[in-house]
Amino acid sequence: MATELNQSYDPKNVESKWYKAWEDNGCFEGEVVEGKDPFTIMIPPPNVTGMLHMGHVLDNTLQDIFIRRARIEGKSALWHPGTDHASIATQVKVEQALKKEGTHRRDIGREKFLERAWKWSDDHGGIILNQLRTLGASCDWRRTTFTMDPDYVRSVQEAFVKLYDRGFIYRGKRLVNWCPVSQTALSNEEVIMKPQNGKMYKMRYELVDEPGRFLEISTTRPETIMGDSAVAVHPEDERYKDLVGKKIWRPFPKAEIPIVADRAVELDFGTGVLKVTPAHDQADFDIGKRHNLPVIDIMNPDGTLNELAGEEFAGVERFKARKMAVKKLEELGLLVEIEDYENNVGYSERGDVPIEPRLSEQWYLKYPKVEEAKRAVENGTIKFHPKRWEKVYLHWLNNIQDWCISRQLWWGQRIPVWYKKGEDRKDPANIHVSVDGPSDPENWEQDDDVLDTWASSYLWPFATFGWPNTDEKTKRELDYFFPTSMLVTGFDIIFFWVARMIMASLELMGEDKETLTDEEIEKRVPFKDIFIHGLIRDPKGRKMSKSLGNSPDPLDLIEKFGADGLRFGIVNIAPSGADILFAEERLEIGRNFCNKLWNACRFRQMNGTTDGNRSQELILDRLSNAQIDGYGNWILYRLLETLKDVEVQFEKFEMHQLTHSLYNFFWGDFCDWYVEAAKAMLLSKDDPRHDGALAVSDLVIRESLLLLHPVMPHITEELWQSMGYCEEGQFLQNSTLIKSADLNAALAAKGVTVDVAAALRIEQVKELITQARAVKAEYNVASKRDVTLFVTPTDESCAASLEDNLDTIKRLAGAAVIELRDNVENAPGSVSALGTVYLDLASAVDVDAERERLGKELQKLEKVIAAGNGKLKNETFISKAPPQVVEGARKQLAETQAKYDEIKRLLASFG
RNA sequence: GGGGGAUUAGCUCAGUUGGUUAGAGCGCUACCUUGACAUGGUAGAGGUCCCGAGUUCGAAUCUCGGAUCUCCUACCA
Repeated sequence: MATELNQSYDPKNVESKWYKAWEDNGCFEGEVVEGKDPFTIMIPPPNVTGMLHMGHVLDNTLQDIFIRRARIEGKSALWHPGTDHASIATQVKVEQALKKEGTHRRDIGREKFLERAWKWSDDHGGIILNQLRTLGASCDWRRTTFTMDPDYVRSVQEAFVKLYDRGFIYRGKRLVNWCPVSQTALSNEEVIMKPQNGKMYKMRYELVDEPGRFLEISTTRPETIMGDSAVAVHPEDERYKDLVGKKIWRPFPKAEIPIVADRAVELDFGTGVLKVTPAHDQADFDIGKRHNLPVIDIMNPDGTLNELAGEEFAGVERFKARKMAVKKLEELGLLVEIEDYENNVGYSERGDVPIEPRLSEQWYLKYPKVEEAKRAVENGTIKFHPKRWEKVYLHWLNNIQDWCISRQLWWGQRIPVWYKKGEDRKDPANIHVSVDGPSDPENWEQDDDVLDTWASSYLWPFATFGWPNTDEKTKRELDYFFPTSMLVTGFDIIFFWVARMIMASLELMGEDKETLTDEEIEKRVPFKDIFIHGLIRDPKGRKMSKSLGNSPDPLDLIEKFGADGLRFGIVNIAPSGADILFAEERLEIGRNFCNKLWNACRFRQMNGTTDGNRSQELILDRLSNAQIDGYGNWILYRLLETLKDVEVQFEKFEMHQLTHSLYNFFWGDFCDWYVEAAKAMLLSKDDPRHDGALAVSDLVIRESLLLLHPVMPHITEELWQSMGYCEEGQFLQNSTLIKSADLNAALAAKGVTVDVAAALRIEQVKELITQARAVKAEYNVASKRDVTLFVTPTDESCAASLEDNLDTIKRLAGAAVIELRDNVENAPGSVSALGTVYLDLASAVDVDAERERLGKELQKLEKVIAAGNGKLKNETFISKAPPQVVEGARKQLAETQAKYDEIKRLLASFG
């Protein structure tokens, strides 16, 4: 069904057409197939209300590349899609909508609020999934999972109950990171440290027993003075030793507080005196615990102060209270000085305000299987790519702290805990933990809180299959697809998600065991390879954000460059593991490459029927040594090399190298050299090697399309079909990608031997052609195609090589005549391994220009020769370097010397 | 404070275990609309491989020190 191709590639209709065909024909469906190896990737679920951004494009393109590659490697590939309910992010958005309507979630109540949240999620959910379709993502959409799906919620609650029963989940009262905007606790990971230009206030507190004697204290938070319950100094601080145990005046509300000694105080920081506010600072909280100090909580959940702060402060917002407190210190004559001070302040990721350390009762998870999680990475069961992220992961695990998993939010999986109405919640007898709740619900009330989003997505690799259900389907699929093959994600969520998934899987994917053996670890890990890519930044290195306006809409980019162009472009510029500086122009290479691919196929179609392309077998049948010229042999050799390179790149997870290899091969080798060299044969049906050249082209294009398909699925499918590489109704993915070694064997079986030595000969011919072009360009006759060239061959075999390729050389160098001669005088020339090529200038040569050019070349070679000579005269080099290196150096020197002599002779010929 | 990473052409980056004259894309210059492609072709200019020391026959590559940038992490108020 070869069809006419347009002059330039237009992705618009092609991409949507094939995506629909793939979906309609179940191309993305991942099923248990006995006898086939599984290949599984779980999508990092985007926020349900999110929009596709460049980070998604990179992340999902990479996943699609691996999935599509697995398909044409004959594996049963499953890419499981879904979305995350993003508890706090979504709730913030819904609350903003409510605010616009002049209402608040507390006004409408939990039930109404959840209705709104569901509507929000239904309205916006799925948008991003459709955007992924536009990108060409080959997910098994039938399996799309949402973390708020009833089944998934149940999985989350089952996990909670199991972990509670096993003693990993507990309730505790301690300082948490409190977001005054969302009014919920946050995990440490959700707090972002930002450097702040603030003030350091130095003030003085008066000693109770010695009126008139003051201690100077520095603080950045004078608004918490009212919560001070002590002043602390270092136990070995000579300055204050006599004061420990004495009392000091807290200025307001005026009260006597003790001076304590604690090692947490830094001797040489500030004045060495620290005000201790246990309710509002983690370090102070710890000191307070050690000295049994009262905890005075002066703040309301919304960040305003309460009556404990004193009448005048009650109800005042914290930053306003800071100003008031400073003013008051000043009035009391207690303010010593204010200086500029830069420090790090923790911000709420979603609320974007400073978090407030706040004492509250929360649910915590003591991480299970921490040791096993480390071991899994240390013993190579799980591999990070690039490897250096292992350190980051292990460092976090080595310093791990219990995870606050409860959130004072409504949108999320509700914590499956009930308390007996009116009874003491501390008494275990009054706590009920189960998925289905107590049998007498009227006597109980459920915990108000929901779980941290990540405390649901950490089950993603197995809850998506229906865990902990034990039905036949779930069991069969988990047996087959789990552990999944790989995880593709950015380094920013190694702690949030990756590490937690690993621990959850180790704990839950098997029976309850205290410790695990290496064998058990291997069966329980959620994935084997973790591919960590960089973050996309703008050309100035800044993070992409809506407020900066530096975040392009991927759909616009698809409009401009095509999904395939975008995919190729983004992978091409993504170095392994490092951040990516994104600039739109850098995508042009992808679009241009699509066009090149398109035109190469178009040219092929212009030169003959593609009827014999139906299978690789048929194409191989059309090949024979007799029909393959040197260039044909060379391009087949390069094809085998490229297949091999790509195999290695997939093993090493080097995707930008992959695009470089494919680009260089198809454009640089096939289009620029093979097609150009073979044009004479291709264009003339009478040429005895016409059919052979077509067959070589067909094989190279076919394998190239297979190699490129994972990166550029749409255009390769279109060309696959139009070049007649498959039967009607079949798809590219129904074919199998052959391994380099197997193709070599298959060629040999057909009597086609790919000769390495001959391929190297062609490299020399290419070099000579390039030299000829250079000389022509130097004499401004580059565009003339009727010049005469002389060549003095280096030796007999070179002369034979030249004879064999004379027509090609003529064609590619643009010469009407090429004469092989023993000696040439007074003509500008250029030296190559095969021989020296001269431009015959009937008219006078610009002698000076030619001298200058050759002189320059000579200088370059002199350096190389000097270096080579030095090396070879060096006894230790001869004795210590490997023989082949020495031999190589000798050969190189000889060649360079010959070239040098030849140029010298040339130079001399100009008098 | 601790730990990564980076530093190679004007820009963005490759450079696989140390071994021919350090590469690519973009940009730039010149020439070319030659029967796939101007989203193209050909040729070219452009580099003290951040600095210093060391190991080695040999270092962009390994070791140590330094500089600059960057990210993560941390309870110096």
